Amino acid sequence: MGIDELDGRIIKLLADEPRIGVLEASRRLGVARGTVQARLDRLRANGVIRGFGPQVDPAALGYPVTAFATLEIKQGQGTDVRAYLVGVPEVLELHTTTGHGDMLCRLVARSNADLQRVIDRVVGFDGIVRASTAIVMENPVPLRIIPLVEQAAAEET
Amino acid sequence: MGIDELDGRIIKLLADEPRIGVLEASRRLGVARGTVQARLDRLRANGVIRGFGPQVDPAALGYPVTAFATLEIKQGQGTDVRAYLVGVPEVLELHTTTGHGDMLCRLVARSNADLQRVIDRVVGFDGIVRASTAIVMENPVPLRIIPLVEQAAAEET
DNA sequence: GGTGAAAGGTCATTAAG
DNA sequence: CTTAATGACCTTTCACC
Repeated sequence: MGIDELDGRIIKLLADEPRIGVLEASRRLGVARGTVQARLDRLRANGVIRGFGPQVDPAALGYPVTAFATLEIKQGQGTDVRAYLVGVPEVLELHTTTGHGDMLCRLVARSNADLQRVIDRVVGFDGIVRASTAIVMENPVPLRIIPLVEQAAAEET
Repeated sequence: MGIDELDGRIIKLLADEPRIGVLEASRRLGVARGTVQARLDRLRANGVIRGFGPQVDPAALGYPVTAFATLEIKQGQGTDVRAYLVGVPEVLELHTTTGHGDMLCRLVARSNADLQRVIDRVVGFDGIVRASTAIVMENPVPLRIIPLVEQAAAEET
């Protein structure tokens, strides 16, 4: 189920230079083109690679403020809350969690002032009792996966 | 600085079917091929589209457990903590935040038991006073950007 | 709009588990 | 025996000028 060392190198190469094709990748890796193609097909089939969609930066869209909100939910309202938050564009991500928190969501906003509007819109829903928000100041480690890929590849015998 | 409606449609189309090229995209959108190409170049230049790297699923790599840890940092140890956490592959993301929390990080692990090991490794660092962890149970809204793109595109005149 | 190149597929051969 | 890698060939499609 895991990935081997060659899979890891393919993923790393594609992450570094997404524009290169299968042929160029095979050249750089020193393997046959068909091999790279077969590996990629397998990685997609296994769900390891979900796709190659565009990575959009919310800040460049005009939403430079990011925050994480911990939501406390009324008993039995979880389903309604999810359905509601799906409809809020500024909610980029939503998780249900253990702990008192119940839910954790990632928000973006146009400014700190605008964040208040977003939070009001989130908390305004009936099923949400209260929200505790942490505004992101810096992002020393942006969402990454390569180190984990390397570890997973190395652990495969 | 924002994006217009056509930009939005281009991004949406590429998100839905990343494999299609510029030519096929222009056909579907009913615009000239050069237009799509120019728009894409501009979106990349503006930083709206950061790239087309592979989206890797940690679960498929053997790390199905996700957690968010709020870290409390010793005064003046922030820089050291960042440098340390960068070296931990299971740390997928790290933010410094407002509030008592100081830092928020996203972790993955091979199992709930393995999560303990990861947390120990994180908290084991000297500059970290303590960690409060929320384990993710469900993910009703996986990281998404399209609704925000649509809103940003609609708001542009 | 034309052209060189690459993607994607199939095949037979070879190697390794 | 099964799985994977390889190099060859072919057709369609795209990117670039």
